Amino acid sequence: MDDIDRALVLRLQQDAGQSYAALGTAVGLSAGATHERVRKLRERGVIRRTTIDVDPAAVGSGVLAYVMVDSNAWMGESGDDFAAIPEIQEAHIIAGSASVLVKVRTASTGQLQDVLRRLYAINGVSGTHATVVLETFFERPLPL
Amino acid sequence: MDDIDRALVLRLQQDAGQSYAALGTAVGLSAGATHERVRKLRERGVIRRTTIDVDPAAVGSGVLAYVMVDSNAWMGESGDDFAAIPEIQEAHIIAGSASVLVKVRTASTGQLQDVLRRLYAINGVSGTHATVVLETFFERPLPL
DNA sequence: TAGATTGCCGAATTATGTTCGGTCTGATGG
DNA sequence: CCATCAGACCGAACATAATTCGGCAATCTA
Repeated sequence: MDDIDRALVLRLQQDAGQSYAALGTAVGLSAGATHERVRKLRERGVIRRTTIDVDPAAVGSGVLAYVMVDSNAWMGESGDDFAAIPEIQEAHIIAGSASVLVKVRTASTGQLQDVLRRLYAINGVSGTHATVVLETFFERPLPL
Repeated sequence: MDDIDRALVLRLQQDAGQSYAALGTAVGLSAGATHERVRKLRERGVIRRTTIDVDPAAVGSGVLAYVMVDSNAWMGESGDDFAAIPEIQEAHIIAGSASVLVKVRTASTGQLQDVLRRLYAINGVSGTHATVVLETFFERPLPL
């Protein structure tokens, strides 16, 4: 994980579609060497996968909300319960007064309410506190 | 935006590196037609870009926290101020008691504290409430 | 219904991914 | 101090895939 690797990751975050030749030129390597570097970054798990960034509103997920989930039991083994709700994009165990924080995307506030209902159905969940996003300033890749 | 487009977006989210031939076979189209569909999805902004999914811990961002930012002024024009802090991965204006919610990734809790200090320096910011993530259950693409 | 438009197929062409032999460099250890 | 080894790179060859384009069929439009 040297400077060249970091530069490769940075550039691939910005555009994973460019050629190894272009990528190599940018960091001062041949296409072959670049290919090998990127292969190893994948192998080591630094790069998990290549994907596309989709406009949520364009695919029927125009409403974004964060939900703090309170519980009266240990939630450490409940990951699958949260994963079973497709509208949940992220779920984390947190320190602080709540136990779990989830990021939810739905088409409407009505569907958001339905997600809350399904959250309450999870074993141990005793309450929720939803925060609706009015406007997103930005969502961007990791710094390097 | 028909069923085929949705299938394409879904599959590209899972693996943006596969060939148009493979993608086309999966949805019942030729490589050429698939190429054209995907090109239009980009043109329309449904697909914003192709990128890589990076392991945060592998690039020095092992600490994740969400910070509720309180303010005593209208924050609607402060997007750039938040964007100027590179550790902030997301920033949203929210409904509720706080004004802004930001997602922060740092290498250590010490650096997290430094981000909080820089948040206080933003005009109008009157307080912060940080929630540290202990364990991430999952982070995944949008449902379709 | 004629004309225009759109979406698709399949093949030709161009560009890129991928592999490999050979070279160089720095580290190892005798 | 020198021989050996491992790792990384280059450049070229080969294999695949991206991209373009003519032609056809289905669907609108006037």
